Amino acid sequence: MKKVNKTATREDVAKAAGVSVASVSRAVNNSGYVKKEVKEKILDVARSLGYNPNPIALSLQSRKTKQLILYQNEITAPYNIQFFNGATRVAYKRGYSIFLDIHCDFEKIKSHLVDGVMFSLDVLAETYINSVGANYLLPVVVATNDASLAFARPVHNVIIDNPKVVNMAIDYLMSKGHRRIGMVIPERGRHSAIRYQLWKTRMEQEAQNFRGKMSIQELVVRAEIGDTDNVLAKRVDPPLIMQPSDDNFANYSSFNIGKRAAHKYLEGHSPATALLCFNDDIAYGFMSVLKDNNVRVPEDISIMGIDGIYLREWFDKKVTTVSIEVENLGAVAADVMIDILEGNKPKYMNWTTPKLLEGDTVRDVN
Amino acid sequence: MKKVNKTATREDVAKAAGVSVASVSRAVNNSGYVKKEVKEKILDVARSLGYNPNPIALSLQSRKTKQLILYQNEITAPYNIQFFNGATRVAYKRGYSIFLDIHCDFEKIKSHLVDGVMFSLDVLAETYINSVGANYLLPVVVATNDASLAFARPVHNVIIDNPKVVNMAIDYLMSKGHRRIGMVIPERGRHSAIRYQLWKTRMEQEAQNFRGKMSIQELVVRAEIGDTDNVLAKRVDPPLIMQPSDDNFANYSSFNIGKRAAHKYLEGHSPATALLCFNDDIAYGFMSVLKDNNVRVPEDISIMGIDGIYLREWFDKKVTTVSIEVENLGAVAADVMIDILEGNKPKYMNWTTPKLLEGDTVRDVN
DNA sequence: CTGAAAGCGCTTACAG
DNA sequence: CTGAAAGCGCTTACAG
Repeated sequence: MKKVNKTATREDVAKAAGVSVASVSRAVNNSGYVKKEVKEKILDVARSLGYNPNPIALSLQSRKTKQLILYQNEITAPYNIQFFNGATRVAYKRGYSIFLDIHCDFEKIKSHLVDGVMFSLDVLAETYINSVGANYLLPVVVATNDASLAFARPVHNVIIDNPKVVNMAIDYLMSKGHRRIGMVIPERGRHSAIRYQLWKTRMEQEAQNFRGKMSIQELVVRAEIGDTDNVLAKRVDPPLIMQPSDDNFANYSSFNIGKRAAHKYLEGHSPATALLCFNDDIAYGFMSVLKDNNVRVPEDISIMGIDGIYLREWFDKKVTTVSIEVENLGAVAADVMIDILEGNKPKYMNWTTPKLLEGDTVRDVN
Repeated sequence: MKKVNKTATREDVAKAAGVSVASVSRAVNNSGYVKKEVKEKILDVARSLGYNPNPIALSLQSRKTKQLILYQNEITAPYNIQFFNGATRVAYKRGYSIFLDIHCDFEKIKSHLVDGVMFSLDVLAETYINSVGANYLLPVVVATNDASLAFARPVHNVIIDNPKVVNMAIDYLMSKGHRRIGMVIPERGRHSAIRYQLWKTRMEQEAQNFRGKMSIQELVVRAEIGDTDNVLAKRVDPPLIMQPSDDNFANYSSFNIGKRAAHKYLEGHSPATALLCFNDDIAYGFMSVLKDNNVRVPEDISIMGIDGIYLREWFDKKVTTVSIEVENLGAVAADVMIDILEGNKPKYMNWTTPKLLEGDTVRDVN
């Protein structure tokens, strides 16, 4: 009667049931001893008062929130969506929830009610670990493109096996008879550099095998775009409604990087018969410009992507790609995170396996 | 020294600085009085101990978490992505974070550390309010398609002005000379029924105006698909990797509804010269099947969508659509939510305004 | 300007 | 089987 508009607490229940708060706890949690009839009485009273245990008080007591945060820098990127999807579903099954944070204002981590921090992109994790994360010691799990990346403090990794990814793509293209296999990459950006290097090494080697003389550089298509490593600094307060005409959107969505790369490609005279794109988004941006310019895929040029985004199914042409099974990546990351939190010591390095997905964008030139 | 691996508390700081915990509070919060030198000393000590106020304890004290939850049933739907994007950005600016929950296991709300509950879809909100939400009294904000929907308890709404949306689409098509304007809708589903009714009413009226005799039913294309109102019950534990071949994905993504509708359309002999699709996703699914069957858009049939999804920019053809500015919808919802929480009484009914976006899918038949 | 004390809502040894 | 008490980490009147 007194606290009519406040939610009932364990004390209200205790008074109404004529017992101590300790007994209410035991009854509600089904723990310890409490006489059967008393327990039922307590639960009845609790129900009639609409009693719900206060989750914040529980968290203060248990020192855990069962909540995690996932930092991602771009909500519309299919990779990010799928990563979150996989992670959140595993988390859900294990009793956790995940915040998706697209602002990456890392200082705010200190006020978030979470038990752990996840990243779907290693450069973000690095920025975090080198700033707040250096002293704020929540466990960290990161999906990384670079198994050799050393963070300032030990961090659990889920590793995209890029050597396998890139070679799988090239093997496939070669099996279809391609030899002059180019690569489409953003102008800069460290994580694209990894795939680029792998491609380059392999191409140099193939040049020897086939005793041809390929100019590696001729085979590269670089999108002219600013430093993608540093997207954070530049994405301050983008406009609310996403329009590709907005600089922030245009510059940093991979799709638009692909479009820019295509213009570059059309201006030049690439000797490639097939192009491996840094990811599927870029492949689709690239192909959309080719189409506007009456260049046919795969008749005139074969295209491959990397990632295996779910949007492949939405387009008229399914891009041939190496799937890194992004949902699985997120799922493993969540599993590792929760294992850490629950005291099962997971490995620091967790490798995932890519998988070739055929599509409509590679021509057999054998 | 003692608690070397535990994070420092206000008590550790107090001891190390030789003051009381109350003074530490005052220093850290910059509130109340504390002598300048003492304050500096305290802050120094706090810094050297790596002290961070425990956010859970703060929440227990303040009775707020500054965290919200947004329930959505499908993470890959562009509408949901954009809604979240708008909402989370407003929330961020106002100091809040948002959980994106795609499981909609509403019972779990009781263990979530949140101050309020948001929905981007009214049917979900209704399910919630009729179950846990009936007694668990966190404030609720819902984006609704139906301004007349009455919830079991008062709930704040952000309203999609569907009468305006549908008539704006039809006005546009008529301005391009179309008279036999059909509609593509899922077989069932209450929120598609709203747009369908509005379309029907208008078409009946136009039939009189033009003294023609249109058979309304001939103009409807219905996707044969189960009850989309009840997606929750059926989406138990879908497979991790999204494959359109999976039933769960295939049945409930609007894109696939559009594909099914197209097959229906191709089997029949629709007299329509233009089709208004329930949403853009359906429009794209529809068009993808038309393309496979060599039906040209807009030469053979004009297509319009509703929503204004960001993916319009990714496709070769931009669908002509009525944008409901989904990011804005989310932004308004978050603003209303936070207004409630901060004691500024927002309105219960908040209308948003649609906007026509021209594209490549409507032919001028004048 | 400063500290002791009560309180936020819960849990869990401890004593009975 | 049950209750009084201390504690989780913080805040804020209240008294000095």
